[in-house]
Amino acid sequence: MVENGVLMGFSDATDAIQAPTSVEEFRDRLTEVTEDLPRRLRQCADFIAANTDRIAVSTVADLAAGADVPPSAVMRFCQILGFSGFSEMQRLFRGAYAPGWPDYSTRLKNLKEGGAGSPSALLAEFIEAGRLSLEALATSVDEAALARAVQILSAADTVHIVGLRRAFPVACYLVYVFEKMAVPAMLHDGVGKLDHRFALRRNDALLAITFAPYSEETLTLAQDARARGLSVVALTDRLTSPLAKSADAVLTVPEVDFGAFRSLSATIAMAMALAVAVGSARD
Amino acid sequence: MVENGVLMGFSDATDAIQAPTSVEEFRDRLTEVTEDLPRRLRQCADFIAANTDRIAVSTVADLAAGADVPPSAVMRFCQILGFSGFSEMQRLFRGAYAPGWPDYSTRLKNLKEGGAGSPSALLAEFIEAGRLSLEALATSVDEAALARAVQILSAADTVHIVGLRRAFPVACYLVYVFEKMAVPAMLHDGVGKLDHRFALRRNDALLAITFAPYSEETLTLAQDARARGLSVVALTDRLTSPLAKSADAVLTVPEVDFGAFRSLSATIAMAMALAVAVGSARD
DNA sequence: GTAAAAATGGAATAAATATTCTATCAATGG
DNA sequence: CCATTGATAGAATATTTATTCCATTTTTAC
Repeated sequence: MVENGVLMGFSDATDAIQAPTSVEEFRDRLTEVTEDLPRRLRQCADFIAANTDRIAVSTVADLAAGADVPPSAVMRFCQILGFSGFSEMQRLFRGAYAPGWPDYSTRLKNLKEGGAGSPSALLAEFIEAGRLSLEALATSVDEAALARAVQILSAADTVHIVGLRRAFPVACYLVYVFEKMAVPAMLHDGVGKLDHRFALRRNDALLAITFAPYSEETLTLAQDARARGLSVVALTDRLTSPLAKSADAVLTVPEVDFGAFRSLSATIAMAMALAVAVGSARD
Repeated sequence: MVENGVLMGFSDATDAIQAPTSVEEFRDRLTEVTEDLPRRLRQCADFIAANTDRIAVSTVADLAAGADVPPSAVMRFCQILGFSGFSEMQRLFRGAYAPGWPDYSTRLKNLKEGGAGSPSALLAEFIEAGRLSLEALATSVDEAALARAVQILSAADTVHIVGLRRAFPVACYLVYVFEKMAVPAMLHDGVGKLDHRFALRRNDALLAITFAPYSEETLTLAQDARARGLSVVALTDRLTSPLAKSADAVLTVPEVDFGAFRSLSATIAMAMALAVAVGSARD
């Protein structure tokens, strides 16, 4: 398979002198080629980048369906990468098809083997913490409180959201999602120590988020809102949280900490459900 | 394995009441059946026992050649095991290999369009999405890239962090964690459209976070940093992400994602692991 | 706005692969 | 040694799968 272009004197000068011979080369070529690719071919590239490992066991039709393109697009894509066709590309991956494909728990074990402080081991711990949190949430959710919270926020003119320190990411994300769903939402983030207290208006509602150790500003704002007659929804860690005192609906999320840090998985799942439910209820 | 042929009145008495449905079952049946098998079929059994993992990526002809038997022998062998043919057997192994990602996004999309259901049903979906993301992360993490990322960020004077829109929560949380661990970190959040570009100094590093559709500002900042000679770590959704181009280490997180709704569980797990690893490496 | 070029989808075709069938061969029991 | 049963190989067929081609659509450049 020696292709000595010079001696053979290529008639058509198409730069088709390509062909990844290893999975690494393939990945490189993929990233290299992806960005200036027309729409359909790009879909192929993206899907394939995300599912490289399935190439070995899929048919053209499978991949096409996954990438949501016609089979011929996949075909063209293979050729752009330098292969003669799909079969040749597949051959590469079938050859490299490594035995031993650990499932989740084995894989997790492997990650931890890198040593107690290793990045992989840490990652394994956080993954585990997140999973446990989600599972705990699934079994502990108070459906009545959730329904009430949705009802309150759906009825509000503007939804105010407050969450500081480690609750801040959740607050941000909520605002982002509300915005996407065209729900009027306002974030009380304390930038520049500006106080937005007077933005709380009669028919609004406040969604307050805080976990132990509870941040003073959040508690204060919640009390304030309560005093002005707004409804308050609390997203917190326990029913005995000081935030619960000034809330009309209390949602608790059981988050498993690893080390000093909290996974937030459960909290975000809850926040998303809340936001989407509110968003569609308001339509 | 009760074969009560008499009572049930089989028309033809072939005991075809079999069909492994998992790899384990398959192995059991294999050992169970192997010993009293005629010569050629036994060759098949032996070869397949030794190369079970290749079934998913082989053709009948391949296996036949490997076992040194004609294709029809392999065929008969499959049927003896209870499959209708080779294809059915292969399906078992191909299925077992692919870590089911059963177009979850369409499922959620339907849920969203179809009246949203009850809030708790929504919550269940988000919990499930988070769990899947975490599991996928465990099985797909590139340990080498993670190690490189940790190395880069540990060596930096100041860690700059950028992430906008839905990546913003992650960026915030990272800054929070870094702060707690006394790692000098700076968030480029675009508040007041202030440009912090010149805060990027020679021995700093940038951690850039963005997901499709990639935010222009983040990409630009990453390129800028690169051009100034800083090391860049990318936290993104695919290897073909435009961010990958200007990064020295690329971390990808497989997250169920559509429109505004992304569980973020896997992303946060990865971010946390990164932050804590860097924090302890710097001591 | 128009012409040229590139990209696309789908049907038509080619190739590969699986599966069945049958004549032949080997073993078993009388 | 023959008859019967079971096993086998390889050719014939059916099915699936890859690949090409071309008529349309979309984009690009002027």
